Amino acid sequence: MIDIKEESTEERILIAAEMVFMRDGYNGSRMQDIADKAGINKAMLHYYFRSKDKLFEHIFDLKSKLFSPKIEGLLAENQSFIELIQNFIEKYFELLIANPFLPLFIINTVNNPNRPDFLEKLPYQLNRKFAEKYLEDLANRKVKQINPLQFIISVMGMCIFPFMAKPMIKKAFEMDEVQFEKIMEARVEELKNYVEMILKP
Amino acid sequence: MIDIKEESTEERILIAAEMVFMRDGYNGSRMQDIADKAGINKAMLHYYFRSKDKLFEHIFDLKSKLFSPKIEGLLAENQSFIELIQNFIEKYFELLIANPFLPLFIINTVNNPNRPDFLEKLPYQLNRKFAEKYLEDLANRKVKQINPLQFIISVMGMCIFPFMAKPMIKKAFEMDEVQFEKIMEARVEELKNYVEMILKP
DNA sequence: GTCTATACACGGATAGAC
DNA sequence: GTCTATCCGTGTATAGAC
Repeated sequence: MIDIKEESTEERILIAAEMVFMRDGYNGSRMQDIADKAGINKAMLHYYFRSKDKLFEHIFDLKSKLFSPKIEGLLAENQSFIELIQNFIEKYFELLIANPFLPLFIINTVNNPNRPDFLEKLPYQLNRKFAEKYLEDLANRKVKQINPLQFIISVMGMCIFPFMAKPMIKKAFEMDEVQFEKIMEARVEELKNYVEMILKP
Repeated sequence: MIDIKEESTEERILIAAEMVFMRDGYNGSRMQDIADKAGINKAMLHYYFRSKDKLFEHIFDLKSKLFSPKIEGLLAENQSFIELIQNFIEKYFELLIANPFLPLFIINTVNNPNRPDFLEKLPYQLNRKFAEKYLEDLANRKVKQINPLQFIISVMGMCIFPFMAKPMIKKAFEMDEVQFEKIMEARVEELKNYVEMILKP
């Protein structure tokens, strides 16, 4: 845990805002709550970020950029589609374990009809690259014939879903926090196996 | 579209509340908005349902019960684990296509730290039945050895995720509403194929 | 930059007439 | 049962002193 007292005021605000917005969403968050966690008062929040909207947008921008660097490296390496997806799963899980609320945060923000512009801010290049690489490997008979779009959606869903449905999964299978984390760590290898079973000719 | 004017006041309220709560979530919903959609005033909402909390709970109970009847029938029939999962996917997609906001609604409600009791209201029996059936078929070598818990989470994720991530998926693959719906319809068969590829020995 | 005090709008809830 | 009017807490935002 970072000691929030060590940072500058602006950084403390950002750390606190991130915690609150991620957990409670835009509508559920209170400026007072953010101020308390940052160890300052509400007026300071407005001094640094003008409004709740602007502060939220700042956090969203920061968090939505998390995807890119982790993933970029993947495409540089020259690897097969199967390896590409498997490496993607590995990197993606690192990101998700470090930011378990990120998927719900992004999805809720983007589903909010009042803020359609937020949808534009997300990185989408990867999907196209995946599809291109798949077609290349298909031509060389290195993968089975499937629908790449459906496959990519499936991989994303298998990665992201358990982090969003965590309370239900824990309840359904009577797990505590530690057991759940164990399952999530083991999940990487399990999903990599699924990928092979689905794709290998 | 149902003509909301034909129903009784209480039913009109429920229909309106469902629309608003499902779309905007608890925190994002306004009693005024519900009243407008129901064609009455705010006072009537409180006359029939005392408070926003109680009205919301009513809607949540109604919607969370949608799962059960569709799914119950599945287990009655005597079928293999693979067939069971494939039929589950079919029924589940019918439910999701008819109620596309349901997953996000349930997940957000259950993730709300203020209302831990809502978690108790969901039906969980199915997961256990799935696991039992899997072990039975494994003993008879009708399925490959995998982790049934991970597998069930994966199936759920592949089904539910695209409905939650719809705006991003449409954006990423440059689809309009009609194309998206086509993809979702085709998805049932695709997922049933994945199930075979993963499970068949 | 940081604080206290306060303005002001919004939303849930209730009182009371019909 | 249904309405209008109103109360009152809460939350964002600002004014102004230090």
